[in-house]
Amino acid sequence: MVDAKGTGHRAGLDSAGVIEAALALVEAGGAEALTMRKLAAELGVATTTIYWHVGSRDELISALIGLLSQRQAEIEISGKTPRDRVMCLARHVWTSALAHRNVTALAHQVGATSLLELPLEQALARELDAAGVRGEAGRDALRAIVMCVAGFLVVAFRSDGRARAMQTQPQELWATVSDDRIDPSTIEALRTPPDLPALFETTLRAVVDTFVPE
Amino acid sequence: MVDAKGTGHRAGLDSAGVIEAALALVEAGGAEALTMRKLAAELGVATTTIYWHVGSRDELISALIGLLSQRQAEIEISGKTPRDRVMCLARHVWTSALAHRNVTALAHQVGATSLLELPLEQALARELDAAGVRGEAGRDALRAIVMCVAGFLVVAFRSDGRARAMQTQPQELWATVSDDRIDPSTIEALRTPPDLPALFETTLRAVVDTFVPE
DNA sequence: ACCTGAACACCGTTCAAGT
DNA sequence: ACCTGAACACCGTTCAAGT
Repeated sequence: MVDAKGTGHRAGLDSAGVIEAALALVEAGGAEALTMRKLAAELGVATTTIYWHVGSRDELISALIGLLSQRQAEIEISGKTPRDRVMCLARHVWTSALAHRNVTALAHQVGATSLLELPLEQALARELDAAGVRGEAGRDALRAIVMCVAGFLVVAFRSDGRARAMQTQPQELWATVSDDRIDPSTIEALRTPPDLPALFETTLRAVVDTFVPE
Repeated sequence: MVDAKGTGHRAGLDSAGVIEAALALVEAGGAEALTMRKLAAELGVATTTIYWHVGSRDELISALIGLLSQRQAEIEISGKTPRDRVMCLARHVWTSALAHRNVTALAHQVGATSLLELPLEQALARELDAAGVRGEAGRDALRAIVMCVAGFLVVAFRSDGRARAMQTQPQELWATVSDDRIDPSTIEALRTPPDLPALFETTLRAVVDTFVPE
């Protein structure tokens, strides 16, 4: 993208640039678009140059997740009671994961979700602290809330993940079910997607109510 | 494993055999061990033979998940009240996912979790029906419970997934955190793993209590 | 119907070599 | 210090060909 290519030296690249480009690649094309070769081509550089800057694909992915993680941490929390603020934060984890679904899915695939969510977990810990929930109770409350959010994300991501041999979405699966021990109205309802945001809200509220007292 | 190899014909293989072998491969070595070439070698057959029987890797994975899914459905549900039976079933989803973590992780990776859990969801729907929770309320209750379980599984699987550049487990991540707006006892607690089964139990109970009345 | 080898278009990664 | 090409050891998949 810059100037003369391939002559042999000086591309003016640094690891930050590589990581940024990798992040852009994933945001645009999903996890499978992040190939060392594609990335190198994008940067107008030999494939092996990438390795010099970031070590390996795994390290690159960790760095990229860390970058997004920092950016996601810049939020302002609203709510009067500590409880409301905890809810607000949990909602933020949810919405920002949806806003960056490709990276979230990637983090999820490689088992680095906690890396992505650490700053948000930290903010959550602060609010829980303000609500008087500390120590082991604080940890348990935090973990329970984060798990709840993670569960909803798994479901939300099912809808877009690669269009696998149909049979992948719950609604389509339930369309093939007939069971006389289940009321027809239930089966009917299971064939349509739930109101995820509303369901998220009431489930989260139940968990928060359990773990953080008034 | 059988007899003369490579001469040219008759291996006595059928798609069921291929799927079974693939399942064994994943159970033993995780998702990354399932390679068309390795599978073929295991079966003493040319790589392309696999394709004749199962079409593609994606179809093979779907079939393998479907197979385990059926096997997981054979359970007996205990509990006196419908609520207890719902709890028992949710616990079963959790424990059987842990018992077959490699396949569960695979299903999770390719977004086929719902395929794996369909029979258990069906059983859950029946118990909810018996508890008088039907129609849209039934669907929402079912989804909320399943999401909750999914969230816990995400966390449980973090612990074993490939040993990525350290920085991957929450406890290790929290070991690097210092924040004077969080009580030291909380940070201390976050550096040790939670009692997952106990936490699962109380969180699940909160969700069930919210969605299925007595 | 069932199975084969050869070949294609990809991967991540290493390494000796250049400037 | 920064960048290169060649090469290695893998992938999934297709296809014409054998019996």
